[in-house]
Amino acid sequence: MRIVEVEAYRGVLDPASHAYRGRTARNATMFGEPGHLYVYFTYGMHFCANVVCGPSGTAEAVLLRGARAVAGIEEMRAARPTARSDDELCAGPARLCQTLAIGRAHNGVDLLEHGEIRLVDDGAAKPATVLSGPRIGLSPRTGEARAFRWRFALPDEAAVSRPRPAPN
DNA sequence: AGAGTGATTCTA
DNA sequence: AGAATCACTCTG
Repeated sequence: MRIVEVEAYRGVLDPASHAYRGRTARNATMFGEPGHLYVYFTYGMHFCANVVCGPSGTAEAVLLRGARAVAGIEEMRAARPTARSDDELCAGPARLCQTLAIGRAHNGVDLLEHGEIRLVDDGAAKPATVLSGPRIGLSPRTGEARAFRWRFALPDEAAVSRPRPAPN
């Protein structure tokens, strides 16, 4: 997969972050080492996955919202048979987890180790432009956090969830 | 626009 | 304990 859309969550400083009210059993991996995967279950049926980013204790993370399928399409379609197109396979945080079969068992795994899921640099050139916009699904109680444009996506990628963020 | 679904967290 | 909330997706 090539990651094409993410959202940033700034730990205890960010009212929209799971970590805002401090460490709990659920968000414990956010407070741990960077490079690990934080997986949570929501709305009674969906998993979403984040890459922990900041130094241990800061609970900063990036939510994986969209990815382009570059290999293993057969397996992915089997994991998510309702997808109408390859672009739709991972266009959305819960779709991405379903397609990649990410679940509870993957919470806390080290993405820099040679495991089932790995995070690698594909060597692609830095994009000339990046789309940005407000994060999705924030409730009124997150207040001023909605003003920050911490949702980012690559232009010209179909596997970006809707609504697409705008160019800067 | 609304339903579905259940873990987690807040309030008392 | 009970209630509210929820970083979503699909259907109509």
